[in-house]
Amino acid sequence: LPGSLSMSVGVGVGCGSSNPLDWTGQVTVRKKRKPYSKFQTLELEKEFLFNAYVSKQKRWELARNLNLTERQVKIWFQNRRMKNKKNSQRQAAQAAQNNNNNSN
Amino acid sequence: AVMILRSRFLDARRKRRNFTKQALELLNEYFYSHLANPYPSEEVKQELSRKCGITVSQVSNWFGNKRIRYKKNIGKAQEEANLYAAKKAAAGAS
DNA sequence: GCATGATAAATGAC
DNA sequence: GTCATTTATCATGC
Repeated sequence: LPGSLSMSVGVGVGCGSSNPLDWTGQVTVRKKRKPYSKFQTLELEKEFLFNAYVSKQKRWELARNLNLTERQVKIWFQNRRMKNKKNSQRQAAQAAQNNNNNSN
Repeated sequence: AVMILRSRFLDARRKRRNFTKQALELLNEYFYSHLANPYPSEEVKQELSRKCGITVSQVSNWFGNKRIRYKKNIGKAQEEANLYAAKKAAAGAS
């Protein structure tokens, strides 16, 4: 269960009361999710068409031109690749179901 | 220029359909009977997806939304928790 | 009008 | 690098 063990100590949450949940003890200070602008997304998508993996040089340029950090650009491509994979799996599953419907 | 139109066509996956009562019953039953650790394994997810008639991703989405939204309601009513707790107790007392 | 399912940023485990 | 998550936001159902 990755990405969930970033807590320190059980804070607040009635730990001694009737509420029996311990997986809610996290006090992680996470940066608030901030949707990117249309321009930023378009430029990133445009580059993703050329290659799903961006070089360090290209990442630096994108970060500068789009007013993003290199870390944000890196993570965007990671999430974009996951999105691509999910869509491929969905299409594959859809095609498989269509084959079943046709053969039956 | 492509992105704007995609949100109306290819991205129509966002056409949300509510799950059936039976599916929600199974999902909630598992969630509230594993409140200490509501993280179903991949095998359990597949089983739930089969029983509920939804995809594994939809099961993951449901648990993700359920965990965060349950956590946000911890100070409040949460009659749903008591409901399934009572249901579990009744099942064992028969 | 909120409830709810799905997606978009952001994190962390490995 | 992948990938299961957390969280806010989006889009729809009713």
